[in-house]
Parts: sequence; C-alpha cells; structure tokens
Amino acid sequence: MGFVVSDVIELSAVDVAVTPVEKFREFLLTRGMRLTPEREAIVTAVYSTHDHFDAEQWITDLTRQKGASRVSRSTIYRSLNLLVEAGLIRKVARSNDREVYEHDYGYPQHDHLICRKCGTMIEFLNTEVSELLERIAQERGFRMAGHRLEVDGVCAECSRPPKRQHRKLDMI
Amino acid sequence: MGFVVSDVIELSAVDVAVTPVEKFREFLLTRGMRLTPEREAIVTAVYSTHDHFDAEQWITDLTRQKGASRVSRSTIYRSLNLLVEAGLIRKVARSNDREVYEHDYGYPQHDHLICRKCGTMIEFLNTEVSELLERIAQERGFRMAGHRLEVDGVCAECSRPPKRQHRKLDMI
DNA sequence: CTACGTGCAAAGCTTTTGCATGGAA
DNA sequence: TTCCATGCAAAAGCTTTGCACGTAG
Repeated sequence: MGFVVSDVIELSAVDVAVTPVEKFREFLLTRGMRLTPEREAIVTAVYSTHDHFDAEQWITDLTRQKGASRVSRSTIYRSLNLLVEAGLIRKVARSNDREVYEHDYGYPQHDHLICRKCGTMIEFLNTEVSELLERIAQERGFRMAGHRLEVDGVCAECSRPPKRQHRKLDMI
Repeated sequence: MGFVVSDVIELSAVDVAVTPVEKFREFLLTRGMRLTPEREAIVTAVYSTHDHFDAEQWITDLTRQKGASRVSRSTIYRSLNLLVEAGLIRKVARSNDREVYEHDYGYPQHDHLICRKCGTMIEFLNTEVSELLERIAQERGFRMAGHRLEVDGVCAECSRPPKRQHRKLDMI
C-alpha cells in the first residue's frame, strides 16, 4: 500500500486511566450517539498498534472480516472523523493524497522528521518545542491548543552516499 | 557561445535581488523549459499580493481574462507545481481540502498560529524554532531542508469573551 | 414508535493526465 | 523538424452523502 511507516519509535506509551474504547463511549454519549459493534471494532483496530495509518489500511482489513467486526467503507470514514473529534486520534500529515493519522490519546505529543526520499516518518519528542511555542503564542495573546510540526529533509539512511539506498516509494 | 547551466545556478544563488519572474525564468532554463506568457502571468499574479492563496483563487481570476493573460485551469496547476519546485512558493497548510500556498522567495521563513474559530493565520518569525529543529535533526543524522509548523488554538480576538466575535468565512 | 447507524452506490472535489493542436528554435 | 506548452475533457482518487433498511431503547 505503499506509504510511510514509522520505524523509529522511541516513545513510550503513557498509562491511561480509561481505555480508548471507554473514552470513545463517553464521547459518543455526550452527543447522544451509541457505541456500536462497528465503532468498537474500529477503535480496537486502530489502537491495536502504535503505527501511523490511513483510512485505506483499515478499510482493506475491516471490510473483509466476517460477522460483527465487518465494517463498511463509509462507516470507517465516518468513525475516523468521530475519533478525531473525540480526541482519540489526529491527522499528522498527508501521504499519497491520503490523510495519515496517529494516536492522540495515551501517547505523548511529539513531532516528525519526514524523509523526502523514502518517506519514513521519524518521531521525536522534545519538550522545548512545546515550551517555545507556548511562549510565542502567549506573547500574541493566542491560546494554544496544540501544534503540528513536520521537518522536511533526508534521513540518515538515505544520506548515506553509496549503492544501497533506502527504498524510495513515491516521489513525484 | 551561450552559457552553461551551472553558471545560471551560481548566479541565482548569489544574486538575491532578482525579481520572481526572473528567478522563475532561470529555473525553467535549467530544465530546458521556457517562460511562456501564461507562466509569466501566473507568477506575476501570485506575487501581486503577499497573501496566502489556493489554486482556485487564481483559476477564477485567470481563466476569465482575455488575451495573453488568459490561462487554463490545467496550466495553472502545472505552473504552481513548477513554482514550488523553483522555490518561489511553498505549501503552508490545507484549508477546505485545498492546498494553501505562500511566497517562499524574498521573504523569511516563518510559521503560523491558526485560529480554529475564525481561521485567521497569524504569521510569526522566530529564529529559535529553526535553530532548535536543526539541532534535533542533527542529533538524528537527519539533513533538514525545511519545516512546516502550524500552531492550533484560538486567537486573541476570538478569546475575548462576549458578544462581538471575530468572524471570517473563508479561511485562507 | 423514533431516532440513530450502517451499507451501498453515486456524487463531490480538487488535482492530474492523455491527447491533439500550436508555436518557438 | 523537433520539442515544449496549452486547453479541453476525462480520469484519478480519496472522502462524503443520499437513501432505504435495520435495530436499539
């Protein structure tokens, strides 16, 4: 499916009091909506790994299931939007014209170095970034809620001169 | 005899006082392409103001012109991509599912505070940001080429409690 | 009984592309 | 002649939506 997988995860998950599924249920309640089997299947799937993902990834997976966990394309899209609103996932970038998501709950805020050659997304965690931004925002009376930061460049792997270059997927 | 491609590159790297149109022409030369009336019309239009913009904005404008400055939709898209490659403009964000661009030449690298209520984009310039990122990238053997940073939150205007809220429909 | 959800197919949207025509060198 | 460019229309591709049918409460 050809995109970006973060192969460098140096971050550790944070302990959460409530499971993602529970948090989703609570969110839905506040909107008078229900936690259906389909919606639960999606949250569970999405939280089964810490990798970045796009909609298609779960579509090919969940639309082929049988029984209660089988979910349609539209429902997946609809649910992903709900998960974003619920604060469980967030959009991190765009790759191949697709929205790329990641967990936004039980996982520290971090940013990415994105290799323009192989597309790899390297996560990094640096508190100075948020602190600096918080300061900048405050100076302008701006109430910061979050940020999105992508560093563009070439990863160590792809910088290495000789023959073996890191796989290059989709460069225009 | 004519001149060599490498001469052009050196020149543009040194000479900063070149107009956008000239810089575009030089870039096109290095690719064996020409600065057509259509391409010139687009650069000129794009650099006629310093605002952020999206493709549609110039499409509605330029496709209605008459004579030499009339440009088709496809040519506009094709040219915007060229302008990005030429380093004259860059993509800053996405708004309404459209790519939003801004000038990337004759203007310092900066970032944005984006108000989630009224959509206003507040530019700010802070060298610490790039320095910090450069350091972070280096620690990981990553060759940074640039970055894209959006701070999400609520602007001072919209934070002001009561009646009059800042409102702006089109968020560009 | 009512309101919310799901699936399917079709529509929507921005952006890209194939192709024939036209023009500069 | 030989490419490079443009316009038009159609294609791409991801995401959203209209609609009818189910089903939880």
